[in-house]
Amino acid sequence: MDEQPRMMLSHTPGMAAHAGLPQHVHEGGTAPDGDARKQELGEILQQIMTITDQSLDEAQARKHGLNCHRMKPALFNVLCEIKEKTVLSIRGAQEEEPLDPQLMRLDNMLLAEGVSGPDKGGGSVAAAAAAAASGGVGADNSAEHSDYRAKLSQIRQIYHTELEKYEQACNEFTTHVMNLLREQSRTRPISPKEIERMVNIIHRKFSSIQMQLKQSTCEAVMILRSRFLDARRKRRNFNKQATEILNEYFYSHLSNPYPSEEAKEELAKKCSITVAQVSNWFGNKRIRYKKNIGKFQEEANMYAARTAVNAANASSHGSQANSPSTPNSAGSAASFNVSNSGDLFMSVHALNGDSFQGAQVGANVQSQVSVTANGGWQDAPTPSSVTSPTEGPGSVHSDTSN
DNA sequence: TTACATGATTTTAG
DNA sequence: CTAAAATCATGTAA
Repeated sequence: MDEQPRMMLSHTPGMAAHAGLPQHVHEGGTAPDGDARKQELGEILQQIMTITDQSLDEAQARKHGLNCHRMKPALFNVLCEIKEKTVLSIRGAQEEEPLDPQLMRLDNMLLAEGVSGPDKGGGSVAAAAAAAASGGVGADNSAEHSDYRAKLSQIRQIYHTELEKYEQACNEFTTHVMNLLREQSRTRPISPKEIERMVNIIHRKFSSIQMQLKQSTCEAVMILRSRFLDARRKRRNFNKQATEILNEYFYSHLSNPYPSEEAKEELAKKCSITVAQVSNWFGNKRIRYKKNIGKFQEEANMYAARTAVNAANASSHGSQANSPSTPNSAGSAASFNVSNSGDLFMSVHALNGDSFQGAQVGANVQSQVSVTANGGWQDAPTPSSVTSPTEGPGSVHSDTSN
């Protein structure tokens, strides 16, 4: 700031000749007249230079005097012009703002998280809908959600308050500077263009502060979000009944445990969980069953027997109560294979009309195990590889463990 | 506290 | 996209 006057003044001598202001000084003919004008000009400049040294009243008076001088507008224009050519052209090149991509990123994120968007709607509503859709067990879920929403709205409130404060401060400061510059532009060569430039600089400064605010807000949201996600990851076991239903379906469709979309929906409904959870459950069940069939045999027997009993009861109302013997069918997979359940499985699957054991009816249970273990369900259910040579029952736990 | 069970998520393959 | 496989992170029984 303080170098502008220097530059201005240092150009002053050339200016007179250059800018045509006092042209008549030379044309005017008589030297005394020209000398007088020169002197007058020098006086004016001297006054400008010393104006800051004056006391306020004195300066005010001189300012007034200067303002009223007939040469003032022309001189002012010249000063502005010179200044424009020298000072401003230097920094004129680096004016353009790069439109910071990071700022845009932050803005987008804040908008997406519903912090800077419309007041209370958008994401919250969608999230609420999702929460509501995620099963009847809404209590826990919605509690977490409302917690999240409360925290989010807290962040949003802080954000808006701060933003408003910044905005206000920026406006105040801008107005102040503008007034100051306008005021000074009466005595200093300050063009409107320069004022505008100054305002831009101020705005940029403030928006960089705002960016910091946005950044920290984003961080806060991210932290909150990750916490919420972690919370959401908190596992809650399904209730007993749901597990029963799922297991029942799984073991009664053991040959092809891939419930259709409709079946999943139905199961989801019955178990009060989401379809996605049903899918998760079946995904986990399939892989874990396949990985260690032995471990699941007992469970398989139990559900198979239950299904059989149910089917029997349904078909012949005779309440057979045929001593299911299932709960303790076999202590281990090995004993299971050779002991009782072969028949049980056959009968059960036969009752269910399941295609699985088509090729297995003739084979023993052991082969069934090996087929299932090797093949998996997806591609090759054909038990042509029933061979299972020399494979004792012990080979069942060919698990690679976890 | 540990080991295992289990729902959910991420990675990988088709 | 779906499903398998791997992995995570918690719930729970011992």
